[in-house]
Amino acid sequence: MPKARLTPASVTEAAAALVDEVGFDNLSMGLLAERLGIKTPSLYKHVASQADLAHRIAILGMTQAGDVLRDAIQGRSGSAALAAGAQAMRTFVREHPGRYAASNAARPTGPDDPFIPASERVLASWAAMLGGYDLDPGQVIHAMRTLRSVLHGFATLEVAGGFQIDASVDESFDWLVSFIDQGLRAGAAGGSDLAS
Amino acid sequence: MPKARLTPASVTEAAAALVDEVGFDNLSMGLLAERLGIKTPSLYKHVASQADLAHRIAILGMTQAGDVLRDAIQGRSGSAALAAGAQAMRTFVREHPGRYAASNAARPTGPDDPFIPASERVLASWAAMLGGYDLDPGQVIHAMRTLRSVLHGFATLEVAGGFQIDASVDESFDWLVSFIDQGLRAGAAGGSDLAS
DNA sequence: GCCTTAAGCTAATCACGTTAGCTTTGGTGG
DNA sequence: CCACCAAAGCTAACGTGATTAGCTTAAGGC
Repeated sequence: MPKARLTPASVTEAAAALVDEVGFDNLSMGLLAERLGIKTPSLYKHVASQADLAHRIAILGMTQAGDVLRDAIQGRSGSAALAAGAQAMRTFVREHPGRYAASNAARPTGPDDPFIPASERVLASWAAMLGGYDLDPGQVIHAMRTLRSVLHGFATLEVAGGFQIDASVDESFDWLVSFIDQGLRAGAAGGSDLAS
Repeated sequence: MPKARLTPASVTEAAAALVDEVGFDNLSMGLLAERLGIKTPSLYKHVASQADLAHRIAILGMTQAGDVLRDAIQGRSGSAALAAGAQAMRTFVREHPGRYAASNAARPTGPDDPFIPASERVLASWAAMLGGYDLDPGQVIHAMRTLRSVLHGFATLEVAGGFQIDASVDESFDWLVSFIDQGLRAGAAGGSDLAS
């Protein structure tokens, strides 16, 4: 058999780098093929379709996000872990907007989709981080969803250019993280009267 | 001139209803034309291009979101305004995921793009709502960004099916709103030591 | 040094957005 | 009441991008 210059993995890597540059919705088979020095149809020897390629990028991105997050939280706890984890995620999204977008757009294709464990690893890191706060067990799931929502929302809005430029986005992010930290340290939403 | 069965506005309405059903990225000129009982090229008598159509949907969506938000906050203040506004936005996104997605994807095309005032109306409502809390003036912008981030993130994740089903999403949303409310009432992130 | 098999290529197809140019139609001025 | 004309619709055609079919080639195992 001919030398395997390209593999599904290396094609996915190149595609991930590409979408980080040009944006996830600007991914095209022609552009990727050009990058790899081959013709468009040849890509189909390595990936089944553009949808397949997008899904592979999503898995790669989610896996890398998990790595980055784990490394950031490693050896820290409580406020420090939150701050480090949040910063790490924001950095990851800014450096890899394309694969992050791919990860968000992806849906598991089946029960044994590797995307599922990759996502779970991310969630597990967040859960471990929240363990450093003294939360009521029943509140952990809500805290986790709230945390994901803020970070995901902030990152998305920032990458999309949704914030005006007249005030520092970095400062806002620090403020946000601090806001969440204080809320979590306060034992979270114990006695509110807002529930409908 | 022939009776104007269709107008740019009515076509946009139909397109908005369509994307709410099939998803923003599944919008196609053919599908919309079929809905309207005309052939695809005829659409170009009313909108300039698919990009133009998407932008009109975005303006419509942002305008409607502004209306909904204003109505919800009307006559309330502080915690009640926050709760009502947040619920209203979540409901809007759930009922109109397509036009919400369009609004997020849209970028102003110029200084006199009607999308700009529509967005500003939304921001103004949030700002008015935050006025009910006793925040340091310099913190309002950060609080606003944080608020937008959580709500946007939550709505996005929910619509995308990002939450597992084994815990009530409604409950999580109430918890989230309550969490934010308490943080804002506490005077927000005054003395944290997390800033990098 | 053959022979299989994978990797790449060219040619062709399909779907969709878009443009060009023709046809119809209905409101309006005479 | 009628001719007119601009808007609204249609068919035909084009361009691009994804995908498939089938051919060609080259490298690794025997």
